[in-house]
Amino acid sequence: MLLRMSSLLLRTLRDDPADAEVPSHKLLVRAGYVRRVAPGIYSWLPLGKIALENVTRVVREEMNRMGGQEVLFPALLPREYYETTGRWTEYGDNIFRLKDRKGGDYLLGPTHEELFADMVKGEYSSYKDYPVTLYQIQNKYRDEARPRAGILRGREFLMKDSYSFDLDDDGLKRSYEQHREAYIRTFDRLGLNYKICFATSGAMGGSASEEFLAPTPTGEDAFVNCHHCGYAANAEAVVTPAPAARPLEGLAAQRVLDTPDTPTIESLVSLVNARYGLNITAADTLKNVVVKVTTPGSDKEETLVIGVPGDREVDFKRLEAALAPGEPAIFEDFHKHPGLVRGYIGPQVLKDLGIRYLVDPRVSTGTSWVTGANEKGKHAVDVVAGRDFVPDGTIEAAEVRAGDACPRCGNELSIDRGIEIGHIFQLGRKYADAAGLDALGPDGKPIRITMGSYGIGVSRALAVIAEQKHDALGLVWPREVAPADVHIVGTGKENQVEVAVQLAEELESRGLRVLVDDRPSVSPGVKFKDAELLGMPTIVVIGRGLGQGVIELRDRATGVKEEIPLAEAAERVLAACRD
RNA sequence: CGGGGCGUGGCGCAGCUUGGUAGCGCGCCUGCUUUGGGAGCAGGAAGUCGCAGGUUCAAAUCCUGUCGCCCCGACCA
Repeated sequence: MLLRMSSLLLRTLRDDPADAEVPSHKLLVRAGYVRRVAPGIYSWLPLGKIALENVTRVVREEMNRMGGQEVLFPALLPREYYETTGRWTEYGDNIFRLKDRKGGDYLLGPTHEELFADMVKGEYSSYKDYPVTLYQIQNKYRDEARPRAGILRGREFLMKDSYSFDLDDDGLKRSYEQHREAYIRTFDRLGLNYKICFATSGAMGGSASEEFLAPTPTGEDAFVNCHHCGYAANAEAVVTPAPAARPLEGLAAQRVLDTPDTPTIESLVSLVNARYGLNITAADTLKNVVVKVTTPGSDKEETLVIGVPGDREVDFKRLEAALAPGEPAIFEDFHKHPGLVRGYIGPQVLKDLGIRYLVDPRVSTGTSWVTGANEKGKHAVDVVAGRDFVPDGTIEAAEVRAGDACPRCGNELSIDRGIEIGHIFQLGRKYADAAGLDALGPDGKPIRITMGSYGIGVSRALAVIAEQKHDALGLVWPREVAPADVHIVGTGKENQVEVAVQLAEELESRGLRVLVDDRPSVSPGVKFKDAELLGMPTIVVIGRGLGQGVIELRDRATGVKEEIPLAEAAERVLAACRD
């Protein structure tokens, strides 16, 4: 491939676009890779299209290597497919809906689970056909409330999604592992820096689930990261290490204290310390939060109390993940439960009230707490877990903070930011159930198929590479992604451009992808700036040294420059590009 | 949905307070000069000032309405 800048549709911009905030957005626009068409919707110019194609190629090669078969579904879909799983309504405002001339409802696919399940159901019916993995690389459409950050989070984006279909749980595990390996290979080849994070599968009903997160300062997902052992997880998936149970013997007996006007933890701590000479902190108190839990598809409603150390808030997302598929809501009906005294709730009476009590794992047997005495203006101290109350279980609902102990190695965790570029999870039988996807088993009985679901944000991955691989001068593409291996700059008033083109043609004939700056009468400064902005990994300058038979070879990433004889140019460039 | 901001040649912006010839930089075109770090000089093309209504002799500028966009937050596979 040989691209000539004299005819390439490319205009670089000297200034950052006004609407861009993050580096990838600024650089991809400035370097002429993409142009905005509408909020969250972008066109790809020739260089951008080639780079995107390169990312796509890597993803495709690795999917094929693991045995995936590529298919292509329409982006424009009839409503029926999304009705069987209830997602026509569940997806809400996030889907683009439209009508055809007859008034029929259509949507632009935000994801294609239904179509995959349906395709397999339509073609396969015997256990002998399984397992199978299908994938597609297709534009997805989501009418995001607020698209932002350019290509990173658009309303139209290119995604690879794949699904595995297995006869049993062991098969699903194997398919999942294969995807995991394929994703590692893919992201390694793309030169991405990423972490594999434990995730929760939430209401989707699956079991194992991991996210591939690329750490960037501008990332929109916070995740928990252990810099010591490499553990990484979503806040929702973090497991709190529980202290070992301690013996109950010899612990001070429970006492009730007058604590007027102490509805908050802060007011309680300062009053208790001042009036009773204690020396407690918020972490010594036990905060009890009442929630109402409903389960979709059932009219049952449970009142539940959650106990967490008083220095921590309840993280609602963690709570939701822990209770899924139950859906928690803030409890307001104190008038219906006279036993629950707002601001002074203690766990001592919950058993008698018939209310389930779940605690943070830190509230282990033998720990002693300051907590409500279930009477306005009174709190109890030395309330011991396992003696004065017995929780019905533990729950991961307390917020996770930087500095908490790593569940794997015990060192301090930090909270980092990242962008999700891939997600793998064991979906289970939800969609197979909805689609009635069975295989006929050897005994003549149907086997319900179990599915895995796996995604890679392809256009997003490209933007994340830009986000992670750039410097003050411009983009710095890894070779797999770069639109060309080498960018040859010809500058000077003799025959430099001519020589540049000759070298470009030779290198192309020997298999390199070449971009040559053959623009006449463009000043050297402009050509250098453009070469740095555009970000090809290797840059060759044919300029003032040409009279002495010398040209310059530069490495974009390291900035290292080297003078080499023109006679050796082709060999040296080839060598540099094959490192 | 809440908060903040912005709509003026392809891009980035000034002008609006105090109404009166639409301006600057980049880019683009022509010519000459220049050629190792976003060149110089000269000439030139290009804008219904988001849209609609109003006030006025006169509106980019004032008033009313409306549409759109960006940023922060809420939300979100």
